[in-house]
Amino acid sequence: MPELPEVESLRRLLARSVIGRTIVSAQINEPRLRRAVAPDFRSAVGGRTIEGLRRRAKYLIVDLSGGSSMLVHLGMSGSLTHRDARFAPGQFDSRHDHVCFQLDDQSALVYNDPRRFGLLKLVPRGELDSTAELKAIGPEPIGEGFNVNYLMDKTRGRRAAIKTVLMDQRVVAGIGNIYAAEILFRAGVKPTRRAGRLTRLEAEQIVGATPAILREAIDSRGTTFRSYRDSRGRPGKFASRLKVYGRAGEPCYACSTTIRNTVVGQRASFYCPHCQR
DNA sequence: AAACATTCCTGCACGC
DNA sequence: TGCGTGCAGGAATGTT
Repeated sequence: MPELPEVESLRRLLARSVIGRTIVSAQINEPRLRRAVAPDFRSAVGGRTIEGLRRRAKYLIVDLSGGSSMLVHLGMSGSLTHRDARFAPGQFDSRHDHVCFQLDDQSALVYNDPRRFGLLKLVPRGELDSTAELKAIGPEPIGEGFNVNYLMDKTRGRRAAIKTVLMDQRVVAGIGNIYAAEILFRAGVKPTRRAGRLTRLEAEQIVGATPAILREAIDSRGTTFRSYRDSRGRPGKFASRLKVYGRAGEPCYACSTTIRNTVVGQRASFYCPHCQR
């Protein structure tokens, strides 16, 4: 699931229900994620109050009392769901509910991740920006840092495909395979275009399309392409608004040309050969 | 049964 | 030669 819009949707939803709640206890059923959950994780979060929720790139940051923050990454298949007291017991997924946080109102925050590519890590709040996961992340795409001059600067001399560059977290934060495809369609730029050969006008189109697409996706609570669910277990609605992703063989909504799927940087890449140049 | 929403690592090629 | 950078490829893994 999880690119920037999904994580941002998750942050907003959880903010309503878990800020101010205290973690009574944490239960780790399976520590082997992308990297193993630290041995002291359980004791370090126990008794802490959730003071705030932030997002950086595709990471959810859970600020805890006592000065530490929990970095959460959902990998390919992760989800964090808030389960109501009355449903919590019966909803246990013994196979993939890897970490379970019991909150002080009898509800539970559950980290579920079938493929276990995700990450759960505690970091002293002051060290967040310099921690391995975040230190090299580029500017947020919704914000002034991601502008035309910046994109032109970052792409000059690069012969990688523009789509690959857009998905490079060091260039810009939070864009993955689905939204890169949608952004490039909106911008009218082929995913295979060499980044270094972007014209200024094309860079403007991309920089303009990026926050637009991401905002629309956030407003729809993200995309459920396969199995993503939000913090209340609901699918996102943006899937029905995808213009190219997953639509190979179907007609372009703008010009009826058949949408193609080609491999760019080892990732499936959908585009309209007529609308995108 | 091939494909897959993410990140991280290795190794090669190239240029200074 | 040595070093840094860019880029391709592959691995991690379970589900549909």
